[in-house]
Amino acid sequence: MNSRQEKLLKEIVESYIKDARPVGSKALVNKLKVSSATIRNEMSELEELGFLEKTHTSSGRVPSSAGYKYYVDNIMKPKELNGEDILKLQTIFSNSELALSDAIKECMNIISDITNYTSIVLGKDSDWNTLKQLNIIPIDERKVVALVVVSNGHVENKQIVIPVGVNVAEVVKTSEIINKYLIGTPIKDVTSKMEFEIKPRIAAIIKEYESVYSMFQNVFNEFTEKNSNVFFGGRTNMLKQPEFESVDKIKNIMGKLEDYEIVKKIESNDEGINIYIGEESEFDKDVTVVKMSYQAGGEEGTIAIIGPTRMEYDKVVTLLNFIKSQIER
Amino acid sequence: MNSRQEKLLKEIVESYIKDARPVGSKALVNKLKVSSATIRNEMSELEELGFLEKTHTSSGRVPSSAGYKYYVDNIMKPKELNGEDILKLQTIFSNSELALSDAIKECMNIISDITNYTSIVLGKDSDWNTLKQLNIIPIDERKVVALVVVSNGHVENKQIVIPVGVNVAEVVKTSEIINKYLIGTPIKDVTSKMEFEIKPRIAAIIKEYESVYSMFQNVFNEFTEKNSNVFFGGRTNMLKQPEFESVDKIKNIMGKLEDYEIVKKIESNDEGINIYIGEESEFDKDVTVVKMSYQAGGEEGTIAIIGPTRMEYDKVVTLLNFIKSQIER
DNA sequence: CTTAGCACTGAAGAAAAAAGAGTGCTAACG
DNA sequence: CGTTAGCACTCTTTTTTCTTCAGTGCTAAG
Repeated sequence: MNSRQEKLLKEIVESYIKDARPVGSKALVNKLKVSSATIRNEMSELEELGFLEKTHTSSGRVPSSAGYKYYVDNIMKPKELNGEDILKLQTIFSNSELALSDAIKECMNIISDITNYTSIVLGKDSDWNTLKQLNIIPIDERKVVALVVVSNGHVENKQIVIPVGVNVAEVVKTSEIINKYLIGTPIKDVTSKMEFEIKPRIAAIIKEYESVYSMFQNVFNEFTEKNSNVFFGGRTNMLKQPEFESVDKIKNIMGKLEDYEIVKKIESNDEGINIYIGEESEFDKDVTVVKMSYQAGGEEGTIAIIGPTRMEYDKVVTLLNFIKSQIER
Repeated sequence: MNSRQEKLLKEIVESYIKDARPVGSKALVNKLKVSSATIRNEMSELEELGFLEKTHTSSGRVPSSAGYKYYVDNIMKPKELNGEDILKLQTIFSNSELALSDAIKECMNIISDITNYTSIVLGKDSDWNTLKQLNIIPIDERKVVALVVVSNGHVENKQIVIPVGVNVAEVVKTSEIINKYLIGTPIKDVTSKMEFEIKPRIAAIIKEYESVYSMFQNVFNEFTEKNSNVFFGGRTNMLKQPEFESVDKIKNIMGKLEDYEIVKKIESNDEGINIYIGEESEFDKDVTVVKMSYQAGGEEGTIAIIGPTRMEYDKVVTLLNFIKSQIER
C-alpha cells in the first residue's frame, strides 16, 4: 500500500467513524488534493486489497473489518485527550483509599460517558482464586452475615438465617474450623473439601451438624456461581449508535450482554490492548470489543469497551492506555 | 355500564392482551352471541365512556388506559397459576436459610421468566435506616474491608487501602469508637455525627486522625449514595413485546430503567398491589407498572413488575399475591 | 332493541416513476 | 504513464399513484 492509499484509507475510516455514511470520491478531493477520478481508482484498488467495501454497486465506500484493523495497526495516532476528562479520571486514582477494582469501575463508568460506548469490568473468574478468609458476623440471634474473602481481594457477603436447633456459637465455631483447614483452597475445590475436611470435624461437636454443614455449603455454592464480579458502565449507550437502529440488532446485542456465559468470554490475559473487530468480537458483525487485562496488588481482571466497529479507536485506545498507566503506579 | 358492555370490554381487553391487534366487531360475534352491528353500537358507547380507543377512524378498538383500569378493578378474575411455576417459587421460600430479600430477588427473577416482563426489587431507601454495626476486617497490612450493617439487614462491604502513616490497629480502634457512639444513628445523619462525635475523639489518640476520619467518611458517603439495593430481573424482556418495536421507544424505556432517580420513584409504601397504567407509570404511555411493598423481619422494600399496558394483569396480580402470602409467613 | 346492508374511511401494501449519489470506463492531456 | 474530465450506467431512496381490505357509522327494516 502506497502512502497515498494509506492517507486515503485514513480519511475514509475517519470520515465514516464521524458520520456513519459511506464515503464517496468527491467528498475527499479537498483532503487528497487530487481529482475524484484518481480517488476512485485508488479506492477500487483498496477494495481489491480487502480494506474497503461497498454497500451496493454504486455506493460510496465503507471500511471493512480488515480496513479498520489496518487503520488501528498502522495509521492511527494517539488522540489528544480532553483535559477535563483526564482530570476526572486522575482524581479517582489519586484517591488512594479506593481499592483498585473500585477505582477501575468508576473510571470505566466515566469512560462510558465520554465515549458513548459500553464498558465492562470483569473480575478474574473465582475458580482460580483461593479462599482467604471466612467471617461470621452475628446480626441478631437468628441471623448472621457470612463474609467470604478471596485471594484476589474480592469480598462477598451473604445474609443467612440460622436453621432452627442451631445457635450462633455453633455457626461461629464452624467458621473457625473452616478457617483453620480450608484457607488457601481454590474456590472451586471448597465444596468437596467441605465434605471431607469439615463435615466430620463438626459432626463431633455440633448436634445439628447437617444443617450447619449445608448452610455453609450454600454460602460457597452461591459464591461460586456468582456473576457479581461483572460490572457494566453505560449499558444502553450502544443504543445511541446509528448502526443499531434495527430492533433485532438491539435484541441480539443486549441479549448477549445479559448472558454471563458470553460476557465472561471477554476475559483476557494480555496486559496489552487487544482489539476484536466485527465478527471477531463474537457479538455482532458491527461490534468491536477492545480489551485489556490488569493486575496489581493482588487484584486482577479484564476491562473492555464494547462499541460499533465504527469506533473512535484512537480515543478508546488512548483512554485505556491512560488507565493502564494509572494502574501501574 | 351494563353487563353486556362489561363482557364486551373483557373480551376486547383479553383479545388485545393476547394478540396485540386492534379488535373488530366481527371477531366478537361468537363470544357475545349478538350481531356485529350490535357490538359496534356498544363499542362506540364504550368509546364515549373513555374505555376504548381507535388507532384511526376505521380501525378496530383498543383498550384505553381507563379501559384497562376498569378491567383490572372490576372485571378481572384471579388466574389459575401453573403448578410447576408455583412449585419453583415455593421452593425458594421454603429454603429457610435465605434472607427474605434474597428470596424475593430470586422469585422475581423467575417471575420475569414466566411473564416476559421486567421485575425490580427496590430495597428501602437507606436514608431512613439506622446504622446497626460497623466491622473492620483486616485483609493484609495495608488493606481492610469495612462492613456496614444497616437496621434493615442490608449489608454493604467496601475494600479500603489504609492511608500511609496509619496502621490497622488505629483503623480498628476507630471502628470501635464509631460502634460505641454511632449505632442507631439514621444513615443520613452519620456523616454529620462523624464530624462532631468521632473526629474529636480520635484526634486525641491517633496521630494521622485526619486521614482515618476522611477514610471512614468515604465509606459512609459511598454507602449513602449507593444504588446497589436495586435488583433487576429480565431487564431486556421488554424488548420481546411487540409494542416496543420502535428503536426510540426502546431507548426511552431502557434509558429510564438505567436512571436510578427514575427507578427509585417506584418505591411504594402500600402493602397492597397498586397498578399504574400508561402515563401514570411515568415510563411510557404504553407501559404499566405493578407494585407492592413488603415488610417482614426487619427487611422492607418494594417489588414491581414493569411491562406493556397490554399486560396479563390477572397473572401478574395473582403471582404478586402469591409472593405476598409467602412473605407473610 | 337488534340486525342486515351499504357507503365510506384510512392504513397498508404494491407498483411505477423520479431523483440523486456515486461508480467504472474511456479518451484526452501534460 | 499517472491524472483527469466526461458520461453512461447502476442501485438506492423518495415520491406518487393505485389497489386492497378490515372495519366503521348510519339507515332502514324486522
